[in-house]
Amino acid sequence: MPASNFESLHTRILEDIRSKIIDGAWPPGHQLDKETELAVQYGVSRMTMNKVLTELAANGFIIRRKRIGTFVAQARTQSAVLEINNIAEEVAALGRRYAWKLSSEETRPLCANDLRVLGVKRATLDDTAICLKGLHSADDEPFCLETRAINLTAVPAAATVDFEKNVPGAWLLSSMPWSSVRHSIRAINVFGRDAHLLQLSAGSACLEILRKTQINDNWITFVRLLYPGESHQLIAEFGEQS
Amino acid sequence: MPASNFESLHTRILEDIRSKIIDGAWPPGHQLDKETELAVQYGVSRMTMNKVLTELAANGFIIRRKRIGTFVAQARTQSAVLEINNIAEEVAALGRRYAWKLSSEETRPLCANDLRVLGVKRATLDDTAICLKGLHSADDEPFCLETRAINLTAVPAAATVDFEKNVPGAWLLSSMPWSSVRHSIRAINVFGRDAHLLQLSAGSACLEILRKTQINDNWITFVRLLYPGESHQLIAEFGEQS
DNA sequence: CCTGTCGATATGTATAGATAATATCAAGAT
DNA sequence: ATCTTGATATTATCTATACATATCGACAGG
Repeated sequence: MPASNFESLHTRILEDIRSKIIDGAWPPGHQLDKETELAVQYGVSRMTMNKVLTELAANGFIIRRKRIGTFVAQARTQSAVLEINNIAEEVAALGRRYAWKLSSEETRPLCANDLRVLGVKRATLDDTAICLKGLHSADDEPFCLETRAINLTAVPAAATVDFEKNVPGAWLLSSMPWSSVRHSIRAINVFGRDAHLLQLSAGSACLEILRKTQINDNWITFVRLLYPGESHQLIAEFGEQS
Repeated sequence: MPASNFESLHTRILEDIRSKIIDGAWPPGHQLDKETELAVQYGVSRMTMNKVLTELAANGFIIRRKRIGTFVAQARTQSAVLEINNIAEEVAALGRRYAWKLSSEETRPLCANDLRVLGVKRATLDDTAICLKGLHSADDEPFCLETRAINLTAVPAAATVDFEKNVPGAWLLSSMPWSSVRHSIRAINVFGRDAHLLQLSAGSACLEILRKTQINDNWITFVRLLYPGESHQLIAEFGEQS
């Protein structure tokens, strides 16, 4: 291995092995030489080799078993990483002009209809919430319709925010700590007010993303994002090098 | 840290720090003590502490800068991992009876219409391909309509396979090495033959997943999976411990 | 005021060595 | 034939140490 010193040793070795797997040179089931031998072959210490193999195992490329050895894994599940971004950034990345327009805002407890639309089983119904609806647009075209509830008990600061000027998602992201998030994605036909706000004809297909955000068993916010179906895609790549 | 010896040191420390971040005890921007101090606090060597912090940084929870220190990151992008499984397993996981029915099969070069349906810019048009269409069902209900092209030049073995009995995706997965995959997901309205095969009325919303699989610049297979929109969801979780 | 140099400091990478955990294999006991 | 047990090979984890590298701050020179 000629040392082009742009990357660290373990990064280069990792890429080398990964490419052997992805290019098919080492098919699933292929047994790798053992850690100590690989270390000698690559001219590094066992710890460095271990770091490489541990990371490959964590990413699912190989399976390691004590006493048996290390094998290339079967590519069983196509796990794909979706980056669900801040919508303003998403629009900006497409080189389009972003705008947010609030269309309704109420402060009240969640009702059964809210839970249905937002895909939530049960929330603490006593919690007072801010219920919003608004449109994200790109170059004045509807881009995404947002329906959101924010838990005022958990996020009291939200009461003082002007959501005509502050995009709710961005405000929450910047003012809240890390949280656990659950997404579900499906396709639906839109009708009525939703279709009208998105300037779509009734029955058009839309991509619906429901997001549930919570911290420590307290719900923070529920969102429903509706994207005009034909025009919006989620992209996920997997297995690429570099 | 009392040593409940179920997990390794670095795993326990990692979970400890991760929970501090996800529970909000350490908000974004919070500066962690320096590596050497944390090592002393947890009673481990600096290398072990480094392993923990390196992994947290790789997962985007913290940001590390030489001479400056280590900080809790802003939760900027909600990256979510989608596991796009083998459909038979997916159906089985729902406790339903799986079946596959091939509805058409042809061997011929790809035409412009194929490329449009499968969302492909250009393939090597000289390649002869097997073009399939078939239905995955769960308890005799349509579950997913698959339209697929397999590159016979890259996968000559496919010519001898009986795709009435062998589900194409599962066969490819088991007989091919690792590969790079690109997914795109959107919502569409279905009509015509697709709607008919899925037993949906014209115009119903469907989730469309396009998948492009290649090895080393050679395309292996293009697939289009159509799921009845209302009934199927992709789920992605993030930030959960354990 | 700008610019370069240098030291201090925190992280980044790599090594050698040691010990522990564990799955398999084979020999021996029942 | 089957179970038990111990030896062994391999990975898993942890430590102590060393040097590399990026960056900040201070100070000096123009």
